Amino acid sequence: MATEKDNPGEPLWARLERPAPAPRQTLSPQRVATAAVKIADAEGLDAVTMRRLATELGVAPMAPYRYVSGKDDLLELMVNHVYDDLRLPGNLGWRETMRALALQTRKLLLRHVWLAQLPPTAMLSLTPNRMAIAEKALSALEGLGLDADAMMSVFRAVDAYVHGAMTYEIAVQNLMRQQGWSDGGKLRSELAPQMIWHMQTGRYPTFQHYLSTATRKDDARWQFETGLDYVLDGIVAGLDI
Amino acid sequence: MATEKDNPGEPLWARLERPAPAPRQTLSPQRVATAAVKIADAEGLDAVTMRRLATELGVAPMAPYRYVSGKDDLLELMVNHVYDDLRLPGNLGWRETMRALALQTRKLLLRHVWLAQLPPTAMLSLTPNRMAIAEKALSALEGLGLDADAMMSVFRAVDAYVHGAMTYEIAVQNLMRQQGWSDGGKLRSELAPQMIWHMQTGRYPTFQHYLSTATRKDDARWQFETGLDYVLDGIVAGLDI
DNA sequence: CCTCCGCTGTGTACAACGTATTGGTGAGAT
DNA sequence: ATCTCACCAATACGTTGTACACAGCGGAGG
Repeated sequence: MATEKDNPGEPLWARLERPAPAPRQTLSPQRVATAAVKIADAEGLDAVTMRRLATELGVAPMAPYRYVSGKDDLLELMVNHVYDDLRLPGNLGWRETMRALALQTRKLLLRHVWLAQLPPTAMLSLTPNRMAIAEKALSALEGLGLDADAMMSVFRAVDAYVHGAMTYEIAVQNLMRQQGWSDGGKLRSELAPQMIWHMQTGRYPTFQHYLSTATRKDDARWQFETGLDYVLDGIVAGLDI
Repeated sequence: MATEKDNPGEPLWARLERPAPAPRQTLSPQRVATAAVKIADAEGLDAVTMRRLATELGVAPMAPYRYVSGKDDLLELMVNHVYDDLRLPGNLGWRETMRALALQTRKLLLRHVWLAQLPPTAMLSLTPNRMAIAEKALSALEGLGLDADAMMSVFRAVDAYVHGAMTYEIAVQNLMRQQGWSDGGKLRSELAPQMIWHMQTGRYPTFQHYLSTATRKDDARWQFETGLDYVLDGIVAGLDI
């Protein structure tokens, strides 16, 4: 009866780090994670149900609980799993490293849009792969004469911008996909009954002016990089580096 | 089942046993919204279930559906309701307006921490009060010689940073509260078994250095404003305004 | 060889959720 | 006085996360 359940405080990762208990099992954290990610990628996060996951793995509904203590654990495992694909190039200056961090994160979130729908606890859980990325990014900020607080402020500013921007970008993308529109122009002109209605009230002249004269409304990448450059330029200006 | 009304000899007591006659028009979108917000503020977003809401309103479980078409609608209603408290001062320069937008949003999210846990669709839904804020913020960017795309890029950069930063800040705060620690120092030194474990691996020297030498780890406001200044400075630098 | 033990996956069960549906009741229009 | 319909009640269904007890089987000790 001395299972890991007796030590609830022990983090998931501690368990995973210990040598694999038995090479004979049909299930493994790896298999659980890949199956869950596959479901989420294909059908969205809502489709990731413990039962659905078990079905995907060809086991009984309760079987995955041997490897994850609950759904929260599962989400953390999924996050860690996909962040394994995010690799930061080394040997770059701090700015290029931060830029790469941002662009790579964007790519990852676009490949796994469900990452932007996670409950915040799972979103910023301290999984090994995420820790490794943070470590690498922080270390690129050493040797610039910054104190620890300043270094972290840089990392966090970039990270905050990226997540905020991607939450928005992905929400718009989801909205479009869910409505069956693939093209952004149609989105703006025909989509949101919401938006139409708001505009008809005539209460938002500046907004309306934007809608009718802007030319990069659909260039998500330009929008992302423009904002990112603001952040990076501001770091240069604020810290004189 | 025939009602008691069909039985003329029904004693008074029988009728009194039944739930109070209930005056008509007990519900309204306003009452629904305030009740839901009250629950979320007091017990977190998870406590906001349709049944709980109905109980709070003293009404049958399905009653609120007369005013909101489902739970998504309810969340939108809640968002709009609390954003009514966010007022942007007019007659300020663009930078002070953006700054006020950020600080006021932070205050709002700290007062209603569940705002940071909303599913993204509800988070950026186009509710009237949110539209009004966007309109006001955008109009503060007019007359600077910016085209529509640039104006929107400024607004979105600030907004993205704010939401990303607050997601993080609130997640940390939730973590602390949920563990019963009120003080940040304890948090870092004793909290997350996760963090402890990660540090014990010795794989994150830069991170560890931060933890041991930083002095503003608990100064959430400083962190927020520092990052915000990066963004604003970067806008100045990037757009030359 | 047999026997026991502990890890692994199974089966069943339950409470809580969102919400479809149907029914009764009273306020205002006719 | 009657009709009508907005309002709320009552009940029920399907799905979810997960607690709990049990079965099969591989390797250690005799």
